[in-house]
Amino acid sequence: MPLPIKELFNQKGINLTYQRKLIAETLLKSNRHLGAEELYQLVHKKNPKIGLATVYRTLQIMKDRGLIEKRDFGDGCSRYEDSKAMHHDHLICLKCGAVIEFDEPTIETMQMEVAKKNRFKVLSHRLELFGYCNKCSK
Amino acid sequence: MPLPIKELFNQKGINLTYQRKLIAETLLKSNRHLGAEELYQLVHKKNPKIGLATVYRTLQIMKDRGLIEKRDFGDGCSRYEDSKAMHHDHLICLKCGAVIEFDEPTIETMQMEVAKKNRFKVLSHRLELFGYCNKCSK
DNA sequence: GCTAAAATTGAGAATGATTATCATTCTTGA
DNA sequence: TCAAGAATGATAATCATTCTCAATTTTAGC
Repeated sequence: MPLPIKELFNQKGINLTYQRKLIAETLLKSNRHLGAEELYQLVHKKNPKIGLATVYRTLQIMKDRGLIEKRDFGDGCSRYEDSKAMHHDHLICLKCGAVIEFDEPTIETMQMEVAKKNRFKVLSHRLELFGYCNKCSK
Repeated sequence: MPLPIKELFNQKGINLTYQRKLIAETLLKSNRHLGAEELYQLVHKKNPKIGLATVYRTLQIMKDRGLIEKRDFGDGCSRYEDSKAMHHDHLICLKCGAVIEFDEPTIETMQMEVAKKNRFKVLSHRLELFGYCNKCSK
């Protein structure tokens, strides 16, 4: 079990409210790449009083403080995931939409080199390979 | 001078029209990461009859046929660029918005390895490092 | 604990990029 | 040349996301 939400938010100076706790927990526990609308559906099921705007606001603030990452898989909405799971990148199938995660430390190392060369301070990155998965390439 | 638009479109089976030619030329010659609206402004200056919808349609079809790539730099609109220039990736400054291109063949190689391992056929990729550029990190 | 100030919320309106519609105009192939 | 199909432009529609604002909750100082 990682740090509880309360600690995480404290560390980042985000006030903890009932809504934010529920939203953050739902997202971080899902282990999926949830879009705002999907997340809203889940949260709304647990507490129908929570509004979509609050979901967006919470995602925004969590992103700003580096707790989560925003991704674009090309399906029209942004998706979010735990930054702690950030050591992985994605293979995205253009046919069936499957998302395969991978982790290649060598690539990370190369990225650091590139950044250094350009005197650039990297805060986060995003690597996506688009194509056809095994099934779909047949 | 690379292949003329006419050839490119022929190869990909895209009918060449006056509008498409102008749009494609403007984008490919710009060497920038143009958004649809920006591109429309440029094209519209040359021929005020061309509509925004046609710009979007042309970008869509060029993307579908692999002539250009769609990017999201997090500023609210998609940007497009020549696929032929695809051997580079991006460093994006979160403060000033500067976009630095880089090219790291080792990373490309690693990507191919990862793809192979996952039996994945890569058609394109996208690598973006977000952070602060030299100026802004001071 | 109590209270005013500040922060947060929910509902719905507003925004803005992108798509769809549809009548009109161009292209293409026979 | 001519009909059939494709492309265009203007505008309406869509849809994710953000903004507004009154009401509610939380926080900080006492």
